[in-house]
Amino acid sequence: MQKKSSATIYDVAHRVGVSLATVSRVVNGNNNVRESTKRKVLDAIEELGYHPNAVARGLASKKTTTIGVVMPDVTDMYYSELARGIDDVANMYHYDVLLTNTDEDPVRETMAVNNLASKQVDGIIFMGNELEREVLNTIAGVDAPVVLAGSVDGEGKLPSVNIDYVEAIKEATTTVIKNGHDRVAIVTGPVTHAINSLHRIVGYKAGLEEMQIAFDDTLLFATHQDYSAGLQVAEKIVSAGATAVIAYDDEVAVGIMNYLRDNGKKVPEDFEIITSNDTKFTLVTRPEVTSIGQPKYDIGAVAMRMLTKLMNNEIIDDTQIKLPHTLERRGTTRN
Amino acid sequence: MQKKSSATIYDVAHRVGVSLATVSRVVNGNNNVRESTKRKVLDAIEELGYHPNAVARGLASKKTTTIGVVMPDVTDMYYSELARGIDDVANMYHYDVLLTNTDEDPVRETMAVNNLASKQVDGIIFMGNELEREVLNTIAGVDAPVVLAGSVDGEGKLPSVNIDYVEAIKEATTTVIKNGHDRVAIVTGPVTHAINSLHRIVGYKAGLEEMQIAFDDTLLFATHQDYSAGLQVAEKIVSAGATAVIAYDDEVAVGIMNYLRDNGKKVPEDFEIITSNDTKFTLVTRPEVTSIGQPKYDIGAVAMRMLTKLMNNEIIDDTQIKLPHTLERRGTTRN
DNA sequence: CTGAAAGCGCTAACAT
DNA sequence: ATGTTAGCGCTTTCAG
Repeated sequence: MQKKSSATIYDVAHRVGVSLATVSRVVNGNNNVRESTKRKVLDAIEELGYHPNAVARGLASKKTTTIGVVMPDVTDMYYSELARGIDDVANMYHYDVLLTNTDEDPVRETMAVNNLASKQVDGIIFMGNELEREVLNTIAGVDAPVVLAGSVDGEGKLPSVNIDYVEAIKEATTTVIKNGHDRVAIVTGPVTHAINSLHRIVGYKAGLEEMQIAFDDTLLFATHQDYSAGLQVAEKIVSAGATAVIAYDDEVAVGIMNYLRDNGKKVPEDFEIITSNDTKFTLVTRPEVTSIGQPKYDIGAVAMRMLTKLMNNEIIDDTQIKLPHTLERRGTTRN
Repeated sequence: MQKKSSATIYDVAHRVGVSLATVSRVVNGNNNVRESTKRKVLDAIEELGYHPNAVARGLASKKTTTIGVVMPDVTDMYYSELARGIDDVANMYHYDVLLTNTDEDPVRETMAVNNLASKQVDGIIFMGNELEREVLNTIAGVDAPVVLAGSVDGEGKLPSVNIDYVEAIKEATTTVIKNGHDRVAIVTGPVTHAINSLHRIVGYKAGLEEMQIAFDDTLLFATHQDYSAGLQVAEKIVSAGATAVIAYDDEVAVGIMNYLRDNGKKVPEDFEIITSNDTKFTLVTRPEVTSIGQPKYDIGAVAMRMLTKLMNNEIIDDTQIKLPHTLERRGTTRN
């Protein structure tokens, strides 16, 4: 299997006895080529094993057919499912995906965006809720459309695809209250993130208000986004006298549940739990975890679809898309 | 925030009154530039907001500082953890990652490899155990180094990073046999994949032989790689009279466990389970699942490190790397 | 230490 | 329907 330094467009043009332009035309499906010469060109391409050089093409056409995806962490189920939705529709439209993990570090986020820009990506999908001023600025300065997926910016200006977090959390909150709980805790990420302060906590308060329960900030908890964080925060939640919790992350929720059960509490009899992301984690435990249902794959897919339109300069009626959510009632709530 | 069509190297050269070559030198850290002119160039770059165009650079230098990663599915925990290891060391060496999901479809795998080649990636990390003749051929024909991560080809010729599957499965098998089981089932993927026929099943048989238990092919099962497959195969495993199982995938293992427990069997008292990938799924269930411990992140990281050497034409002593594995004894085995 | 010049492989007017 | 001609923005000898 020899690694032949591949043929160029010049080689095939030369072989057939036509110009570069003609070869370029058949390669790009331009119909202004006589059928017979098209055949000859195709044959030559076959024989020479010619494969167009996408880099050269990108330089000449100023389109790379590559998009960038910036995300917190591929190993996070929630984001990886969005990524899969993105990737599938990207391929559908013949885009490749340049992937970057940031761990939600603003420094790495800005570096990632700048780097993608220098690689001349045609567009960017951004995931992550840090979105500091600096990140927003560099996004604004990039000469390629950007859409947020499963993420919100404080100002709500960037094109984005999400669910209605306020409404979803409100429903979760009222659900456990209706099940008889009056001390329901909520655990989110840092309140410095818009998605927590401006959406989740707002929804939580709205739920309390609707059920006429007074807000108590000792029932507010902020954690990292992993299993051990759940294990750790659980004790504090219990100490605060809560008998139900709304969690923003499934690993955290499962951590809380396992802590409770390992410490003799019965779920859902003694304590109810609703989580937010409906990943596989919620199905694998016993009991299965009640969760807000998010169309994760679709959020990614719709975001990518929107990006294709933006890259194509199409007019878009609504750039702030909210996809429908559900409440998947399972074993960690009584109803 | 205006989308200024960015400055080129020509603009900064012109502004400073030097040649393109000089600007190129300072941008690329070539020391053959007088300190004073270097300063001037840097200032101009700053003022003009110049960012090198990586596409143009790629065309001229024939290096894109981009590698391709071909994987079955980002949402699969096992592979996404490898991907994270890959991405981290890729960034360390200033490579970007072009990611493609294949669902282990050979057609998509060959397309992915060809596509990456046309994008002129400097190297490729390939994950997935299908590796049909056709895929192998196109890999061989690509003008860029390729290394397998967490995957084996039948011939064992390609550079790769794995654990010793034979040994790992053998240990798992003898472990449950020592715990008193003489009918232990094994569930793998399709036997048409080398990793199953040439590694896992071989290890299983070696374990049986060591413990002087006769091989019984009614105890061999092949499934898809997901939770519901585990739920489904569990019944058959029980019918076959097995009292222990070695599973190749954590979701499958958890599916088996949940089926058993939902049907009144006690794990590990009545039935023992050992799984293979040690993903988060094994920690989240009750009981936690005993698993072969794989250094997943490291497999990805080491594969990527090896790829950097290959891309750099460095000599590599051993291209068939086997990283150490462990047995993480948890709640689904008695010992 | 710096510049000139020739591409890298392809696309995209503009002609014909 | 096909060819000519400029580049795209940068790297890289080769001179000096």
